[in-house]
Amino acid sequence: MKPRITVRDIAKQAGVSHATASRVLGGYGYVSEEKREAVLEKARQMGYRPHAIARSMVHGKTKTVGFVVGDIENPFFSNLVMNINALISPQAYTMMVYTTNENLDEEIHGVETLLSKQVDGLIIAPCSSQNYSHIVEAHNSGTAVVLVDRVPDSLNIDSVRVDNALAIQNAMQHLFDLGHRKIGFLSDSLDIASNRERLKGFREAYQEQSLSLNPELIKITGHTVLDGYRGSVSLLSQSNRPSAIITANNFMTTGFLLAAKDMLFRIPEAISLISFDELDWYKLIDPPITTIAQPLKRISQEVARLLLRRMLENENIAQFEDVVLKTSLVTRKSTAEAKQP
Amino acid sequence: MKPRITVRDIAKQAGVSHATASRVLGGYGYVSEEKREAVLEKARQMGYRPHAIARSMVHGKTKTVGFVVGDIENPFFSNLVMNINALISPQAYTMMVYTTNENLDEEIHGVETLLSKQVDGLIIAPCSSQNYSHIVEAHNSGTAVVLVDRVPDSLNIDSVRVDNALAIQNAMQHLFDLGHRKIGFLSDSLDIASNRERLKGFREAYQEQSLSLNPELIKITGHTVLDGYRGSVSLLSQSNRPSAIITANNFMTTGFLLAAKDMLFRIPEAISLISFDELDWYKLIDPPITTIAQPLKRISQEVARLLLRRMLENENIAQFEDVVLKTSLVTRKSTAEAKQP
DNA sequence: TATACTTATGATATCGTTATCATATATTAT
DNA sequence: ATAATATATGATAACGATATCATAAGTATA
Repeated sequence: MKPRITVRDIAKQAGVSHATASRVLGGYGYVSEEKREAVLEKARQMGYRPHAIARSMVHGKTKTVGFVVGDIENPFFSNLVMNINALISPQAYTMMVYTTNENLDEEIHGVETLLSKQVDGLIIAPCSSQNYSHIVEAHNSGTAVVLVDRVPDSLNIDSVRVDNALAIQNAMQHLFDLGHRKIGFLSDSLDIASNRERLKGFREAYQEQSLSLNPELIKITGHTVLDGYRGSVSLLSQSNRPSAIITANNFMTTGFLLAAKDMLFRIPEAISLISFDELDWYKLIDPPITTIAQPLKRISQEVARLLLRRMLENENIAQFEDVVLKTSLVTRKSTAEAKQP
Repeated sequence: MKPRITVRDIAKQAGVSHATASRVLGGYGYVSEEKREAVLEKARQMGYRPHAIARSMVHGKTKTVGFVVGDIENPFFSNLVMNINALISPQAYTMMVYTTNENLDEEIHGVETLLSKQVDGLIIAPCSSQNYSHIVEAHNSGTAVVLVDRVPDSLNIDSVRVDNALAIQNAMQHLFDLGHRKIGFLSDSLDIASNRERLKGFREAYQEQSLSLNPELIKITGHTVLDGYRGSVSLLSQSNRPSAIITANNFMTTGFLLAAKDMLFRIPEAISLISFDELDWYKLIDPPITTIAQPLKRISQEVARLLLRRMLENENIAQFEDVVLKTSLVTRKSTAEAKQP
């Protein structure tokens, strides 16, 4: 509708060269007070809005960071988006969120799209720990890359995560202490690095107790709440069902709770539950859920720190950091003593 | 690290002009099969990645839409982000999410930033129904603008919302039918257009019943769960407290549930509850919550439709649409007959 | 054979900025 | 007074792509 107002338009109206107008608007170089005011006045009058794209062309920075994430509806990730945003926006960065539905092709496409849009930084929670050449490529391109939550092995790239194996081991110890010997594990895809680590902790905890692990106690499913529901139904339908279960994330937890409700399994009487991730409503439901809480604020802080240091500092930082944070077990009422058989 | 590969680099290596190389890469004009292959081969070899910013300079489109939203952690909004994303990404659009913390200054800054980044479209859930000159400006600039959830009056801009007043009236009718006469209303800021409409429905329902409304039954608070908690405590502490309450959104609901739990008010025995917004876990808690469900899929579809028609069609569309959708009342166990006094 | 297309290609302008260069005047130091 | 510096300004060249224009050769039509 309205034609775009450029620096040249303002310069013309103010009777100066566009170089001078640009000096005023950009606040650099020498400009006489008289012309400065003339330009500023015209810019205001004509409703000048700087053209960030054109600026990016010149100095090669877009002041934009991309966030490639499996599912923005997962409160864990929307919390990250919120918190990281709050930490980078004071530095004038805007965030582009690319949702992949936990699908590798979409993730690859997302990274490619964001790189082509010249983001200054890229935060990725990769959906695969096998296929990560696109991530390496992004890193090699000179873009600041930080991995979060899910960190494939042997990838020398800045990353932030929690000690997943230890988190599960602690949860398992809690269950063992309550007398549980048949503990189930409900998780989505093992392509996801954090799930691998969580399962590893699960296995190791069994080994430490010198207990043999029935493979049927491990249920791997899709990533939605509905998948979690189906996995839970299948777990709970077994004749040899577990007396306690650990869910690998909050979607699995919701799925499990829905299934337990439908199948009339009371928690913790019929089955104990520990959930990875901590949500507001976990303390609202009956029983309140025992959870493995991640340090959400800290994770965001570390991601922002690692990202900003590469985006803002001109020298290349050779050394990468793999930040591993501790979780905490919040014991509520969803875990109880195992009934003696 | 790696130097950026440009069309000119490829052209040089392939022994053609950059115009020809651009024709090949852009897939337009006439190019001999021989040179086409040479260029394609070099592009692959050298790892060419198109420079979307430079492209945008030329044809004035960024294939990016901005979403300005109060709080991405609110599941209602993260669902919109997810669904709208799914509908625009097939048309090669990427989304920039700008979170404002329900703060007008941040919203203005967000709109300004996104316009300066030349987004092709802008989705806004404005946090104020008074101060919207930045929205008008965005619209006048020629950018496709769609308002969602919150639509200030007398703004001739495409918008999608639900019939908020009717939604509340239906909920109120349900409570009146159960014998409730003192119904409370818990909401965040009335600057938010949808809250105004919801309160309007609340007031009208009282009038229709020829009941006088005690102003203390209306509690307006901040927008976080904690604010909702505090508002609820204050509501429940009154000697003349309501026998039923309607919460204006899911954050208020969570706050109310936490307060009711802490203050040992049983639902629905001590107080009935109807919540605006429908979440997974509302059917999981005890009691399952009666809710006003919004047609989330439909809202996203309409937003995407309105946005795409303006972004894709070259002719200017003069006529704007204000899409108003219906909600549905999902009755569960959080509402019960009022005790006779 | 002359005329009109179609095919193929490279030069060059353009998008809106910023930044460098060259030049000119004013001011200060010697 | 002369040289050296500070101030002020406009022309011009980038940034990386696309698109137009001009030109030239090949092919088909009359």
